[in-house]
Amino acid sequence: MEPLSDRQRQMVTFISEYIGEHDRPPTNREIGQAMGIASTGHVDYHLSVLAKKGYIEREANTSRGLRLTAVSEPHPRRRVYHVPVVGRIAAGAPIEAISDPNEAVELGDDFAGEDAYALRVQGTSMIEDLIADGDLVVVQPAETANNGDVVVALLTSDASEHGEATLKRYFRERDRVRLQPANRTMQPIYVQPDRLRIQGKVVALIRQL
Amino acid sequence: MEPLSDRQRQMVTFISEYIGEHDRPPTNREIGQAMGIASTGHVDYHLSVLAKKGYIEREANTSRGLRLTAVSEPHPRRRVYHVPVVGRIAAGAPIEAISDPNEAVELGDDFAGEDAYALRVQGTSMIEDLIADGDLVVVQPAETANNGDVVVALLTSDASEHGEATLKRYFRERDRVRLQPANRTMQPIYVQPDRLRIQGKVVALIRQL
DNA sequence: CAGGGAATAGAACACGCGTTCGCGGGGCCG
DNA sequence: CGGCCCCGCGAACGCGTGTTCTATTCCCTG
Repeated sequence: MEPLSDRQRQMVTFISEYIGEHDRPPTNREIGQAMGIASTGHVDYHLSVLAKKGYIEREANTSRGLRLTAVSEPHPRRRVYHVPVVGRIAAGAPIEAISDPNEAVELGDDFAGEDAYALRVQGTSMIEDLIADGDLVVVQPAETANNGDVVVALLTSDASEHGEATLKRYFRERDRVRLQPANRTMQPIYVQPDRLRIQGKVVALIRQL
Repeated sequence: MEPLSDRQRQMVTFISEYIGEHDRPPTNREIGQAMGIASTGHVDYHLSVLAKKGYIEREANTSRGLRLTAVSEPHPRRRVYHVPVVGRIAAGAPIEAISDPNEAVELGDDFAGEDAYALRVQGTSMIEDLIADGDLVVVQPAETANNGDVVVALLTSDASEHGEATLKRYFRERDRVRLQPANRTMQPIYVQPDRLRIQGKVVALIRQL
C-alpha cells in the first residue's frame, strides 16, 4: 500500500475516531478544524490524495461522502461471522431443523467461514473424541471429507430423498465407507458411498460451562 | 418501548439498511425518496416523532445528523469481544505469559465478557472432563468459585508472591481446598485457602479441529 | 540555483440539506 | 359535529458543505 505522509495518516486516524464516536463520517470542515487546517479547500486536497492512494472512498457532491476502506482500519477488524445454531444432531437421529433465530453464536474467522452453521450435539456417541452431550459443533459445509474427519453425514437409507443425519468420523475403505462413532458401546456404520451424502465437516467445538 | 406506526417502522428499517450499505446515515431527502414522501418537511416530521419515541437520536442543523439507538437495531448487534490468548496452562506448570498479540479469538457475548482471556491447555490433566491438550479455555476473571467449577488457580507455595498456576476443579472442604484433576492417574492437590488465589473461572472451551 | 512536490490560506460558488410554515385529507372517538 | 392524531404536499429560508481557483511557503533533489 502506498505510503502516507504523517499528516495524512493523522487525518485517517481522526476520521476513524470520529466515526467511532458519531456513527457518521466527518465533514471537510470538521476535519480541518480537528487538524488545525483553516482552509476547507486544503482538506479537500488531502482527501483527494487519500482517495487516490486507496485509503478512503469518496462520493462526489455528497455531504460526509467519504468512507474508510479496509486498509485504513487500525486493527483490520477481524471478520466475525454470525453462526446460526440450526438444530440438534445425534447418532441415528435426524437433524431437527429448529433454526431458532434466537440461537446463534458470533465467531471469529479462525473458527467459522462464510456459511458455517452450528449444531448442538445430542448424546454421547462421540464421547471418546471428547465431544459431549450439549456441546456445539461448528460445521463447515463440504461435499467431501478426508479419512478421520468428523463429519455430518446424511444416510439415504434407500433411494429416498431424505434420510438420517449423524455425527461420525469418516473413513473410506475400499468399496464402502465406515462411519465410526467414538464410543466403545457403539458399532460403526458401514455404508455404500452412493448412499451417503456428506453435509459438512466439523471444524470447531464449543462448550459452555 | 413506545409503539411505532407502520410507516414509522418502515422508516427505521430503511435507515438501518441505508447505513448498512453506505456507512453513513441518509439525508432527509434520501429518506423521503425511498419512502415515496415528496416533502422534506414531512420527513422531518416523522423523524421528530421517531426521536421523541426514542428510536433515533438527532443532532440539530447537522447533515445526516441522526443515528439509530440501540432499541431500533433489527438484531441488536451482539457485542463481540476480542479475547487474547495470553498463555499456556497445565497442571503444575506456571502460565507462560506469552501474550502474543497475534493470537486472539473473537467471541460473542455468550462466551466471553469484558476482560475475559484465553489459555491454551497443555497436557491431559483434565482429560476426563473432556478438556484435551491444545484446547482453548476461556477464562473469566473471578476471585471466588463454587464447588465443582473449573478454575485457574494460583498456588503460592509459601508466602512468596508468585507460585504455580494450574487448571483444576475447585472443591471447598472444611478447612482446606481440594483441587481435583480430571485424570485418574493424577492425585488431587490439597491446599490451605490462604495459599490459594483464584484467578478466574473457565466459562467456555473451544477446540479447533 | 531551478524546479517540483507537499502543505496551507482565503475567498467564492453552487448545491446539499435541515428547518419552518401554511394547507389539506382521512379515520377515530367523545 | 368537533377535536385530535397520523399522513401527506409545496415552498421558501438559511446555514451546511463539497468543490474550484489563485497564491504562498518550505523542503528536497538534480
